[in-house]
Amino acid sequence: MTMNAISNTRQQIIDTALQLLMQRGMNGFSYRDISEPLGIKNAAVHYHFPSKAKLVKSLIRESHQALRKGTAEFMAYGGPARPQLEGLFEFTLKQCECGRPVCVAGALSVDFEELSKGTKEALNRFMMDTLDWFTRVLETGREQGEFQFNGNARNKAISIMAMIQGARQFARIHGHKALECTFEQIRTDLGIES
Amino acid sequence: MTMNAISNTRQQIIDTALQLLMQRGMNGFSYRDISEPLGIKNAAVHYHFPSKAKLVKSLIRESHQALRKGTAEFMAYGGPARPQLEGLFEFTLKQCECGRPVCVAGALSVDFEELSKGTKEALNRFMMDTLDWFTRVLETGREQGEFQFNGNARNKAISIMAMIQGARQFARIHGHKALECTFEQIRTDLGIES
DNA sequence: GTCTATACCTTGATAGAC
DNA sequence: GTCTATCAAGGTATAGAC
Repeated sequence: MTMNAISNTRQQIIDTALQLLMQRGMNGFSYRDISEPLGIKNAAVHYHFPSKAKLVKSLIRESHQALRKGTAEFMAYGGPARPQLEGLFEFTLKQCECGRPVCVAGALSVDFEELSKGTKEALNRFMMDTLDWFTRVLETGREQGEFQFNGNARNKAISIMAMIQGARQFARIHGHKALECTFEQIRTDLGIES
Repeated sequence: MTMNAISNTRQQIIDTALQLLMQRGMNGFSYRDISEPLGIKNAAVHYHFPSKAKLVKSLIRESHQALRKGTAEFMAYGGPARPQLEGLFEFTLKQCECGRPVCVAGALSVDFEELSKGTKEALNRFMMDTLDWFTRVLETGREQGEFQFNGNARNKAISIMAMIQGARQFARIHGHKALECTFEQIRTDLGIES
């Protein structure tokens, strides 16, 4: 009824839907799956997000903003690189533990062809922003002697981000050990003593 | 009508369904999507695969057998390691080019919670077999001086397989350059001159 | 083995009352 | 903003004829 109530429901819908998207993929949940745990009806969800396509686009935007916030605080640009890498590992582990086994990009890559052009672009921008941040972490780390690796930092960033995304999916199938093994291997590949 | 016709339709269903699974995920295609391009009706598909759950399980089995065949011939155990690594890269590229953007494990990891216990186990065995083969390639390569890397070969195998799986999804969103960058990075990390 | 026909369910979405 | 009621469409699956 008040502004708070409005934003509150909207935010709860986003939170629930994001969880469902990461757990089951875009075609694995319905408006009913969102509304039921919130104690509302599916028509109420349609009020806030008229179509599922718009809802998914909002979920990408939400994840993107969360990343910007994360890189601005917890994973601040410009600081020492090693804690930022470890922060990324911790973030990933925490996501998996709180019921978000795969990331948004991983989930949506499966449904990619169904997405509208604008949604595809939003997803691509989200990925590019993540890569920009992580490329910088790697460059800084190498300059400051925290990391050792050969070759182009961008390639290395792509390969490590891909590795983490793939590892989350491995972990879902084969257990969380796959995640820890992967983190350990990334450290080894960067010449970090563990 | 004849034995050949029977096996033929069954195999065509498997081929079509496998393609659809890799393109759209488990909830992204229907029996109609399978039957239509084959010029049959959806009831005919149900004759060969009574339920979708059983169909998916057969698709995992199919992929698993294809891998065994691949590792027995093209990627033979025991030979030099470098060509086997390059064979894996070529295989991955070819899959992406022929409309199989993500791998079966990548697609199904999103729908993992929906799967029956037996199907989950089949998927896990498929993954373990792949890892066993690739671990051996890496070990052999290191012993023979073809590859250089630190740490446990199993961890390295997990991390590289995860990297390739993740890279396929990146490539779908951001273009095939992500795949090539990743392969290049894997070579660099293994101390291979490119 | 494949067909037609159909039962039954869930889904995304809309209209209109409150 | 949320509800009830309803819709058309599409999904899985089955029965029985051929």
